[in-house]
Amino acid sequence: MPRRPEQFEELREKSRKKIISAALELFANKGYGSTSIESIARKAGVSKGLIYNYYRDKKSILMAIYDEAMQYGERMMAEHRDDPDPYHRRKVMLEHVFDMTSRQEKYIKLLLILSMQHGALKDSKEFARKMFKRNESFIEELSGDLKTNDPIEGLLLDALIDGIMVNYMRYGDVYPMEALKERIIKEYCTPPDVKNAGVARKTNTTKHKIKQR
Amino acid sequence: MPRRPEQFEELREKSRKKIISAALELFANKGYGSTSIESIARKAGVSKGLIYNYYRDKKSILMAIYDEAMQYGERMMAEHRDDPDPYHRRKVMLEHVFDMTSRQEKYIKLLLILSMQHGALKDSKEFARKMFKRNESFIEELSGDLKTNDPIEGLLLDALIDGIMVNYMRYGDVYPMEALKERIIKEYCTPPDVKNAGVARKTNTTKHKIKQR
Amino acid sequence: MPRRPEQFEELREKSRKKIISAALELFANKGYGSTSIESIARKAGVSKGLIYNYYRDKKSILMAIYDEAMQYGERMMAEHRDDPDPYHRRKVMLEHVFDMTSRQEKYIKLLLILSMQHGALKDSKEFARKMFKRNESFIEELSGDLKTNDPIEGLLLDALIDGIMVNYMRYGDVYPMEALKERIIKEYCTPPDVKNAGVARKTNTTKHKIKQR
Amino acid sequence: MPRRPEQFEELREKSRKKIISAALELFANKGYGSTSIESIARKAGVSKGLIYNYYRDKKSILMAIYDEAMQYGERMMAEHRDDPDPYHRRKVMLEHVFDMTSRQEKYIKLLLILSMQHGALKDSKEFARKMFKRNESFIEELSGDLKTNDPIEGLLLDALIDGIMVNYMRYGDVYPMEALKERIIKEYCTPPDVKNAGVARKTNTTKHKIKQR
DNA sequence: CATGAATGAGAGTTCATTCAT
DNA sequence: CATGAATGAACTCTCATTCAT
Repeated sequence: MPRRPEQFEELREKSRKKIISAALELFANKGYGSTSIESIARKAGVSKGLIYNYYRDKKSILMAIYDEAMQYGERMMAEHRDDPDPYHRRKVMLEHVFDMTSRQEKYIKLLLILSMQHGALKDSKEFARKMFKRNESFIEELSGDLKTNDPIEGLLLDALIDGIMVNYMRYGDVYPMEALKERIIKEYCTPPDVKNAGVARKTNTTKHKIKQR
Repeated sequence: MPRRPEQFEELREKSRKKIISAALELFANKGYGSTSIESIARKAGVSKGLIYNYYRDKKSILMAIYDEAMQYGERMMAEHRDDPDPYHRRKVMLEHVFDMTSRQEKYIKLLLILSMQHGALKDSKEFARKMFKRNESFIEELSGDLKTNDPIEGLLLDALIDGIMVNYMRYGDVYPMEALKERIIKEYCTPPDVKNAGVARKTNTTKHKIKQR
Repeated sequence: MPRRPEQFEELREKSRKKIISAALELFANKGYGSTSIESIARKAGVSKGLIYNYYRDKKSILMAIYDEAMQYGERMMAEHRDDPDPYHRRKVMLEHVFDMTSRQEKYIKLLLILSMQHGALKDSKEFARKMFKRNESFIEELSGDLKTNDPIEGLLLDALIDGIMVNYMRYGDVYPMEALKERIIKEYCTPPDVKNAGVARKTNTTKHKIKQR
Repeated sequence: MPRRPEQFEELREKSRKKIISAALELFANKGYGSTSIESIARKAGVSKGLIYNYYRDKKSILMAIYDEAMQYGERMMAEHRDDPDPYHRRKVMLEHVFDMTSRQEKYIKLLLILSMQHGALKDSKEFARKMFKRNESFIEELSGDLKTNDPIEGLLLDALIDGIMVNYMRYGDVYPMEALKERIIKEYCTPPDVKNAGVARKTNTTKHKIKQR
């Protein structure tokens, strides 16, 4: 008596998840090239052979992880895209990003590394291009229609996020990411007029209109 | 006609350099596990066998690279340690760091990755500990005896540097690192009293005394 | 609504045929060792599991094919065994053999190959012995009680048939097997007294200018 | 002290020969797909890894064997191409071919099989085309400028040769190839005028009562 | 009876490492 | 000191076979 298609699909989905999850952790922590299929299978609790029922080869596992991460990021950005207040959007996005950094640590770590290693993948050119566009649109989303849109400031904020991620990956929970998050949100998500009501801060940053690229 | 010992030593040094340089590039761009001894030999223009005249095994090459980088960093920090003016020291150190980022791109990239990948190396615990201490003393050097030593601000500056490095590794020379450097130096290397002569900035940063670790 | 036993049997027979037919084609064209159960199932349009309902293992499929072919050959020879005129028997057998060569191309190809590859099968000794006896009795049937029984001539005719089969397997329908068949029948199926009564042998062969390919 | 290039080449050639020779025997007797690299290495007396110093993959070993065989055949045909007497050329070529059949049994067997198995190789179309042309030029060489060039007769002779080869591969030295060779040469390598001058054709064939096995 | 997910032994292939020269 | 042929363990991947449903 054959299983019904849904049953098969269910089984498949469960195995797939186990594999992806195991591979993600190993790729992120030991690197793609230093991770063996054997070790993925062991950690996933499945047989070596089963992995090849789901992914053509080792590279495809990495690609599947990458795709999932991209979809995740896309959903996240779509969620906030319609927020009309750019400072509020920034705030919520930053909160989201820092949350994700600790909750999806493995994905973030893997992507951070891959984004620097052109040549780790065969079709790395295409890969790099996609990463690049993704990041650009993230910055746009983050700083796009602020009243004072200073491109350097946008890049600084972006770099700051990456840097905090890097440090979190290095040091784990002993790194005071929460404190940094709060400081950053205070610093970067207050409209200038509100600040100016207190003390002017913007003044010395806005006059440097350094052209970017 | 036997060579003089110095000539021998010279030759040895040259081969060693070629090997390290080739390995560095490959490790940085493709990852340690995805780099073969064969490919290192090919890129270095030496035979596979020769590599084993200089390094016990593949791991030792990585360690040698790591040691060189550490020594380099140590020399850099020693150079500025005695600067009595903390703001000037910061400025010079930042300049130095950004210079190094482009001139020693491969080293930086490799260290960035390794610093996140606990488990890439066998004795990764020891490795992580050293990296950690190194970074702490870097932050200390960078922000140590500023008049207003805000630990969060120190971490932010440190993260910013890491983040800019990450982005430079991603995008290469199209990334406007110079502009960012200038902005950061302006922002972070001016004593508060000079700034206060203009407008107060410190006020809203010093009240967050978030304890760090 | 339980099926009647005959219906069951019918279904079984149909599946079996599909499997044998798919396996035959693949074994013949790609070789036993280069054919996967998966590919047999795909070509037969059944599931991998089903194959094991009918055949214990991969080898058994080959054996089943072999048995079918042998039975087929046995039937063929039995059909002609009682023909009292050896030249007529020869003629009809040759016609039958050439017909079979094109109609059962796959069987013939597989047997041709297996007959040369001692060691392809586990119990190849036994296999070879059977093939050998089969061929001997074929030759006996073909040339047995001719008036002038020249063993060399018998072997030549046998080799000729094999050779034509080989060439047909190579070149397919562009190979002029029909023309060769006719020539052979004319040449080999005429009693010597009839020939001698007529003309010198060469004459009747040169007038057939059958175009080749 | 590095080896001299000739020394390396010598070593390489020796290993290559061992590998090819082992692979040839196994491919011929068990089939390509049923032969493992492991078994080739064992028979050749080298390590599995070494094989990949010489051949990119398993397929390449087969191709190298094929190329060698083709070159061998080419040399053979070149040797006789300039013989002005077509009957003499035929005779010498046939002698050569039968000699080769026993001395290069493995090559012949492998090629016989491959020539029928389109689909055994990836680029089998190209492969088949080459085989085809080779055979055509062989037939041309064999029967080209006979006085009475009957294409059917050329194909018959060609098929006869293939068929004898097939039978030799099946039965080995018990197969009376020598006797068949002599008969064929007598039959096919005498100019028609010489024959006609003599006696009826049948007579000289029946006196060879060569016992068979 | 029929399915395809799952297994694991073993296949093909790579690669760090050794060593004779 | 320098070479690359050689090794074998470990790797990626395939496949005959099993089995729950």
